[in-house]
Amino acid sequence: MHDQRPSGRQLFDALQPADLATRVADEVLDAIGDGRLRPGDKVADARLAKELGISRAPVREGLRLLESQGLIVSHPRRGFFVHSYDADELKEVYDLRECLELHAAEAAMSRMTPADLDRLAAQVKLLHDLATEGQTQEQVVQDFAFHRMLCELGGNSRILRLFDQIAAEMRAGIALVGQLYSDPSEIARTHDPIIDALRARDVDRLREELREHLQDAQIHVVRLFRTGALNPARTEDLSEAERRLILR
Amino acid sequence: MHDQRPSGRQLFDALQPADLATRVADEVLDAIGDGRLRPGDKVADARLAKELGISRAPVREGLRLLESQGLIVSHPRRGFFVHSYDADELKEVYDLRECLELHAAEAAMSRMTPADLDRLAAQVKLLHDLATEGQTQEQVVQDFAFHRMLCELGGNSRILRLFDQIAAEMRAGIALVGQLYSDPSEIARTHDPIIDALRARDVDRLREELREHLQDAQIHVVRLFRTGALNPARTEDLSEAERRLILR
DNA sequence: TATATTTCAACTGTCGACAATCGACGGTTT
DNA sequence: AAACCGTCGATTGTCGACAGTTGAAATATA
Repeated sequence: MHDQRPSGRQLFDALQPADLATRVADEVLDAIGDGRLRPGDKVADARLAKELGISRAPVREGLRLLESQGLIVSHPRRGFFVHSYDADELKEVYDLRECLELHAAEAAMSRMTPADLDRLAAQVKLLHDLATEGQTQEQVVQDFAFHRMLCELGGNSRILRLFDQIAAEMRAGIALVGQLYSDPSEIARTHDPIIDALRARDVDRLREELREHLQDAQIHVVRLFRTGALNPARTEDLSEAERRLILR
Repeated sequence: MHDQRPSGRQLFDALQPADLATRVADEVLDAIGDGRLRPGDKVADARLAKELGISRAPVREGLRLLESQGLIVSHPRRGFFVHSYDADELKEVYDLRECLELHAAEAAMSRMTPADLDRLAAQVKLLHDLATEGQTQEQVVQDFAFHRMLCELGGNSRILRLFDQIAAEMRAGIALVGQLYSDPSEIARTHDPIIDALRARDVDRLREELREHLQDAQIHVVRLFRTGALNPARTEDLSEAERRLILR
């Protein structure tokens, strides 16, 4: 049973009086995540402010919050845009993800309890189940959840925060595609060796398997990007003016 | 003689219309870097705006830019503050730095040319020279420059950007101390094994040496932090109200 | 003297407004 | 027909203002 009486511990999280700027940032984040805003789209502060029913100041502040995360770019005197990748940059994001996750996973291995390992394994099992049920949308979500758990177990909140930022960017890309793998069970299967390595407490193998897993994912995404499915800035979708805008 | 007629090549660099927000961010960054603003300090947008001779809107936008980098924290209805570390967080920053630099250095090893290696070696030589001349301030700057070169050679601009962000935070800490090592030549010496490993193209040794080097630095900083030299939030320096502010 | 209450100036979050600038459009020239 | 140019509406960057809070000094209370 849990404690009945209020102890010295804090019982409630301080509910923070969220300022509009952060709420705007969250809102835009969601919109990017579910594809309402697509990479390359212009985000006119005046328009957004009107839609949200607030003034432009907090909207601009919210967009600035996203700017240094790399999700939004501002071209001075031209406005804010949802950041749009080229193939090289996509590679860099995946490289960074590999960097962070390998480091976190390595730390996780020495920090995690048997219960943690069970939770990770259960998560992979969930991925398998979702694959057989054909719930690909939910599978993508739970895939991210697995990798997030790994980062969390690494114990560095800073790295976890960066993972979350990158995850938001990748979700933006995935929202455009809808489905990443032709074979949904492939997602699940490629997680098994990672669990095995963790169970064996074999650092080198963990690094190797995780690296391979991530590079697999990278190849899938980059290929889709090259074929145009992930690329919002397909030349034929752009007016001449918009193209010049992106080029400068 | 140069060409007389304009050719197809570009003749002018695009002069970028720097908006005030980013300039404010740079300004605050500098102030944090050289110790004019210390961790924990309040940054009142109204005051800053008056000092800079501009209005509050771009100041707030600039601070928001720094907020998601973690350098500035905003407590709603209370204002902006220069982020102040506890020991745990300092450890996390160094852990992240290790993560990024090891990854970048590993990539750098396979990408760099002999000329790049010479430049790195020359930079370490510079560190030695500065040590004998007793130029500790400049040595810290050039120390960062060395590690930045390493990250740059890694070829991932995303990682380089993160390094720059972290570097800004660490400079903030170092500005408080003034001098990190009791023996300035120690800074220089601890770089030698890294060059050796690079020269030998030995990945494992590079990782090992670099990790040790960074953990060395971490120990120095954390120790100074614990003794209070680096800690701006020393209890005796804070009013009761300020303490409560930090605690919540 | 120490603690609780009130007062008050300073600051924050947000808004609406204005001038400067940008991209688009249409007319003009080669 | 293509390139150029100037105009126009739309949008941006910035500003000053206002109401609501906040922290701290001033005052009252024990």
